[in-house]
Amino acid sequence: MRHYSHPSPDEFTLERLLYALSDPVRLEIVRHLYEVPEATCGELQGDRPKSSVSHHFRVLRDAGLVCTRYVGTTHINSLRREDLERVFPGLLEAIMGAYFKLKRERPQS
Amino acid sequence: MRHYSHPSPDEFTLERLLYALSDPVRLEIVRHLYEVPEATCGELQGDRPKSSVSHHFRVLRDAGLVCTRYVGTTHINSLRREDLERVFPGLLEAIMGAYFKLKRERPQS
DNA sequence: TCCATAGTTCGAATACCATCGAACAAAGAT
DNA sequence: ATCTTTGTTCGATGGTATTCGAACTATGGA
Repeated sequence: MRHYSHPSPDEFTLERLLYALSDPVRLEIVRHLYEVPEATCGELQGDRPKSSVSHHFRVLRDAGLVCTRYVGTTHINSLRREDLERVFPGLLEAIMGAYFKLKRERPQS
Repeated sequence: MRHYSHPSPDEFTLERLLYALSDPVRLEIVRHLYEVPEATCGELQGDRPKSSVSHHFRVLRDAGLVCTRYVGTTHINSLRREDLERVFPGLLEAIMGAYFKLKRERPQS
């Protein structure tokens, strides 16, 4: 449990980032983190088992999207906005913009 | 072989698009189509077997990224730029921009 | 008509991914 | 010390992707 591996920006790849965001659960996690500065895993859990959520967070961390730090027993997650912006300028904003737009236009799905 | 199924813009999903572009082969195909108006499957084949390339094109078509039409015995592909821009404004440009940027900054990979 | 070209479809093998329960680890509270 | 909370790791399962060869289709040319 000790330390997470957070890749350095020069290890980011576009493919890995796009793959990480191609899953609805992870996209929704990132959407949430896009709107609040940080959140624990539990807040983003929905009704899924913890092991599933933990898996998705690992994928997001490995892609460089999310940074996790320890505070007591909870793990606090936030987007790596600056690193992402430096490596992929405008990309996160474009993806989230598209996500919000579709959410508005297709409420039921 | 008759007709392809090209989804209509209101069937596009962000997840499917991101997934389609999370594969290096498909990302490179789209990069190529981003720089030329259109190309046949053969031009984008590399040294892969035809059935593999055909599979990747199907994924790209299903995601709404690529449109294929018949001309004689060849199938000509192009990006669905306008449809994509309407559904996901700025997204394709941001992704391709990131792709070109990394290509410049990391020539060997 | 027969052959070559361009690409699709099928089937099988392999590999990968998501999901879940169960066991585990670390920190805080009692 | 023990118990609770939070989340990770492990192992198994089921589903889905990728890859390839082989058979097929449609068109154009000799």
